[in-house]
Amino acid sequence: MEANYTVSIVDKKKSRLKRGILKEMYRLGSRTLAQLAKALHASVPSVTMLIDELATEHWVQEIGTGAAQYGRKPALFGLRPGNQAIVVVDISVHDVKLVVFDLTNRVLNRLDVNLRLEDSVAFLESLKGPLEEISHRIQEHNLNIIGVGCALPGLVDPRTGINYTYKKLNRPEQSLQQLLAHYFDSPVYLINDTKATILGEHRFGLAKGKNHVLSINIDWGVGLGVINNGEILQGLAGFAGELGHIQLQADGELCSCGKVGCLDTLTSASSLVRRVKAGLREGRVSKLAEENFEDIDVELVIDKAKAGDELAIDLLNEVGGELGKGLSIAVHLFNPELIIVNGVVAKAERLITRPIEQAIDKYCLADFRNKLVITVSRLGEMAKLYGTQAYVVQSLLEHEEIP
Amino acid sequence: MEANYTVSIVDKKKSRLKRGILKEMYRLGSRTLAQLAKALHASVPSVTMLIDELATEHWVQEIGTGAAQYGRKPALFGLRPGNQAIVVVDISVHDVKLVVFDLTNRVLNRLDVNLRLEDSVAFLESLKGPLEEISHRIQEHNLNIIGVGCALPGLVDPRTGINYTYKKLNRPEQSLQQLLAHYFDSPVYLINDTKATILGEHRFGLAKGKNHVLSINIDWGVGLGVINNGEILQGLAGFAGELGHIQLQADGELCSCGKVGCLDTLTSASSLVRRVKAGLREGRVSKLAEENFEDIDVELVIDKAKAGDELAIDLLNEVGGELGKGLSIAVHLFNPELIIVNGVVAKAERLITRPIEQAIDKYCLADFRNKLVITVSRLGEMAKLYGTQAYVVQSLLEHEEIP
DNA sequence: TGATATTTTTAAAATAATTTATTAATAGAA
DNA sequence: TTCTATTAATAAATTATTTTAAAAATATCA
Repeated sequence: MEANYTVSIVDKKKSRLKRGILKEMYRLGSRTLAQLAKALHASVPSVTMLIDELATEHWVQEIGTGAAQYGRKPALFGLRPGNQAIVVVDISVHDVKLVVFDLTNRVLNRLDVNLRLEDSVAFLESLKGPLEEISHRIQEHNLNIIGVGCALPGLVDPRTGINYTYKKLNRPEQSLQQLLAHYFDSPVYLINDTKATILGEHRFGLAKGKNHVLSINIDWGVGLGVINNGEILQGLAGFAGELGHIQLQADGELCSCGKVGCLDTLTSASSLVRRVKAGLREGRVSKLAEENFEDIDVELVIDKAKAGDELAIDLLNEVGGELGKGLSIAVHLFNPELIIVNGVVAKAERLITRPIEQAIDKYCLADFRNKLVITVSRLGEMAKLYGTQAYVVQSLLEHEEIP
Repeated sequence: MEANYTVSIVDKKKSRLKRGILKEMYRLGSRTLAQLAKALHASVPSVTMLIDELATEHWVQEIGTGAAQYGRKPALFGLRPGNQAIVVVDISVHDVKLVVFDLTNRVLNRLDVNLRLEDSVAFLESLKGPLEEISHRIQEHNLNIIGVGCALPGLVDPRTGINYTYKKLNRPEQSLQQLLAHYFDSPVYLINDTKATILGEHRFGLAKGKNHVLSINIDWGVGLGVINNGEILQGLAGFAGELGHIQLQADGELCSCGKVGCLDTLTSASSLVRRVKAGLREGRVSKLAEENFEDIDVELVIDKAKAGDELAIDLLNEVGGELGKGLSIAVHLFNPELIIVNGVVAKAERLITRPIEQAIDKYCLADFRNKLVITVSRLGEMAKLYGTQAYVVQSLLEHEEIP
């Protein structure tokens, strides 16, 4: 064994317990000393001492007193708002969002940028202005950044930060990860956008407390997020959950990935619009025929469907049916208790979930669908932001030492 | 907080540490005090004391001395062979095996029974004789049974022990689980056979040390086992990994599950035999034509294929191709680093793995197959037995208190 | 309104664990 | 062979943590 400990066992244990307290509070909000003691397998006096230390270090504070059916009411402790902050960078093919959160999910600052993700060095260059701006604001408000998270599409390896889909973001001279580390001088964590979304749903949305959940994101493509045993399914290199490129039609359309008949080509938001336009060209009756052909987009199609337009409803049915067929494979493989639908198409609500349900009824064995619930996200676009932040907090508390 | 602890915190910690030591030894074999101290985040004197206690309780013993490049050689401690025993009951559609293991994977006793699983009360009745026999042997050899594991096909909920496929095994008056508990007077754990197999591969086979692995069992049907992050993927009710009943052909054959075009109908061992017989009826040239038509089974087909028979090779190619197509979906969803092929068809070795590889190359995105290895199991039928035992040991050390 | 039962919190005592120091064992060098 | 450097195991000293006990707080009941 080593001649001398660089960090003593006692110190390590203390650090683990402290991080355990912070984890509990981040996940469950305000906690009593007794609750923490039970969760951490420690005694109340020990926890009291640790809480005192965390309080003097400005991590936690007393929030108030909790309920008790009898006897003395316990003091509640929770994370101190506004003190430690996380920068969340949400990069999508539509735009970029820069959001500063504290550990209680409060938005301390936010900057939305009209910048489309492309696989180019120019994109990274365009990002510098907004990064400059938000880091300026951070200085101005004297915020203490402890970590940075970035959600983005593509095959992202969370261990290395390499994006295998958008390869230009990995240049060794200046990668996206390095860029973010430079501006915020903090640990940077990259995560695939769909995985961030389901993590958000699991920690703060409809999936809270559920251990086996799927989340499907219908946008430009189709993204699947999986919660297994309460944790994101990543696979070896973070690629797990790639449902968009499984083949559903052997003689189908050519996909951007180079293969044929991928789910993506059949059920994405863009596929829905394409179907609508094709239907109109064929002369099908629809209120959408009154619109300027070029202006027809997903939102419009969904609006008309909600207003009762037959063509729009039919095509949502079609898309939902195909999607449900693909999802039923995922149901057989993951045996979830809940499926959450998100992305632009989620706004169609029951008009999209119902055909999905029907397809799952058709293609899944009964035991798999008996207790299965399908629902539309309530967090919407916030799920991804919360999830990215949760991922950073989780990673920090897992791997890094806190001061 | 509770007025008085029924079990003190100190005792709980001690129990956790002791179980931690046993876990380490079960997984990694003999260990030094320093290794254990590091793994358990405890000091060497503490571990020394715990090891002393476990030794007097007959759980562990000194095995010998380990290597050291310099200095004093460390003492090695390991699980004491022959003392604690696990009963493994392996139920398949072919036969039933009853095996008694100690914690070092030594077979202390074994009884193979020619008994076919069917969904009937009669099956449970037929099981009583062999159970009587093996429990008699256990008494005779004075073995100390600490747990029972049972691997069997079907949708098995490990939390409740209910088998949703073979429903007659769940009768509340006398379920399979109750029967086993009665004969061995120990905790009983049921697990799906394919999940047991991959657990065996992960703990003691080619998947050891790999965190993301698929195992495919080609037998009567096709079973998929998944290791994610080093643990079996179970899903909500233990049904996860059901690859056999995803639809590959919309206009395919009717499956036993009531659906159409399931993978099971295309790629199982029985499907291979059916294809061979159909080929022979069509008059295709093959050494197999010399055989008695009724005697043609999987083993024979594989033997002939290995001897170069064209028909057999072609059809193995066909089956492997279909299987690879189905597996490529699983590869996209789980992003594994290794796929292990097991079951009767695995004996065909490269004749089955090669077409699988080809299909995966065709249907998977490059990033998913770059580091992916496909191989045939080396443990063979032992994987399932080891895995079942590992599942029992793991469950006992996780949930139960040890004396 | 006061007493009682219940629960939380703090303080003191008892116990348990780590740390430091010492002794034991071993490979390689002189 | 003896010495030295290195690692392991044990013993003693020190520090942490739990346990027990006592005090503080509060809802219910008489």
